Amino acid sequence: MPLQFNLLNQTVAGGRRAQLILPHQTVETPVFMPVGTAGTVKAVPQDVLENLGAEIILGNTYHLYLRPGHEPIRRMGGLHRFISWQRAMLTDSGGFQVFSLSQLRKVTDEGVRFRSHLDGSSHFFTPEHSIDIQIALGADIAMAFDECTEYPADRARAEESLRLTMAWARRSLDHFQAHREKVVWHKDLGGRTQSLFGIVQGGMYRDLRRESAERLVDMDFDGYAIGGLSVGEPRDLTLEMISEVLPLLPADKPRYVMGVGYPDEIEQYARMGVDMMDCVLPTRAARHGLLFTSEGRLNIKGKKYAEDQGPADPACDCMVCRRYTRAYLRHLMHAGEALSATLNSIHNLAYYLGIMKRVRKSLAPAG
RNA sequence: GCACAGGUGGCCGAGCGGUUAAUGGCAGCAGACUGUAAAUCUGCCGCUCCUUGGAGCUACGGAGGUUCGAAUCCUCCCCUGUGCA
Repeated sequence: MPLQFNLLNQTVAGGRRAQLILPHQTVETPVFMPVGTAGTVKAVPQDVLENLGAEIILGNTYHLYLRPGHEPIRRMGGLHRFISWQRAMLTDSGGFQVFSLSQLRKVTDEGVRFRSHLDGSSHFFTPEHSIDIQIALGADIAMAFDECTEYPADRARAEESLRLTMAWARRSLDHFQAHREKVVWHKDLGGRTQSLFGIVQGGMYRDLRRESAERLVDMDFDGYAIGGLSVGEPRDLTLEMISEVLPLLPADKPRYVMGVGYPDEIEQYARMGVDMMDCVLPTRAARHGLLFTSEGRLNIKGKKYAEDQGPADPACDCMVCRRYTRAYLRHLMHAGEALSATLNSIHNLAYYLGIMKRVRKSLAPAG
């Protein structure tokens, strides 16, 4: 049995509270998933992630395939075991790299030829190949191989991109169903199996988004993601596309908006009925000195914090805010100390996870 | 004391007659970051004015000199490094 999605409550606005039962972890949704592309949520150790309450994190097919390689990881018992993470994981398919590595790739119907960003070597990714790698990695949830449509994309381009993503979704699903039993997990997980999500594309065209959602639902995935958002488009368009697609997705399966967002965005989308979100923003911004706080953005590099004895966020009770001053965090940043990335990331993740915790509470069944 | 090599904007370091307020790098200041090619990237960075664009002032150890014009050439002085005494 793949995942189980137990709906606990739903509001008139569409927001919903559920339990997502995955092989390695029961995840309380709506959930924010920290991104750990290369087998690590950058700068944050696994035990700290656990203490922060992270129940599911991401990994990336493309990066782990290049280094250390999916076969070595499979031989070592899968990604969970390799990185020592007992809770849930989701692997992205490499679809986003089709977008972000635009200078280093060539797309055909068959698949994508990538030049490795590490050494320039050439690699060919197909939906089947992405699925094989994801099965080898063995995350709780795998993603269909898609093409993340760039913004702006004219209608012809969006249609062509969608055609490709839909064909790849079919091939991803067929291949996944034929090989899913090959997944290697180092312990019995109650007979639960890996799940596969389809990804809605369609650029910024409502009808293409609709078509994409309907076709994916017909294919019957374990869950559905909305991709191709937050790629440079204005916020109201992002919202419009999500609003268009959500009602078309089955109520009894998880809905995942990929790659969002700012603190206020994830709260907004969660209240609309999005169950899962992931974003590099809290961790990347942290490494660059941007802290998200209850008082708004705080650029800890600022000279004005040089002797500030207060915590990063007065309203935060995370392990960083309880112990360290802004002056110290600024010093670490300026000194280029590795601890800077760690402490900043911990705070930002605590802030993001805290938002979702609060939203879940407000979406919980009365009484 | 002699011989070389040097003294450039907060630091390091290019430039070696005019397009040089002076390449770069670092430091500093500000900003960006949305399924991670990101501990990255962008802008500013002598001083004072006005509106973009500019105007003025001060600057390449010091003092003189050559020249229409000098960070760049010459003289003397000061200082630093290395070698020989």
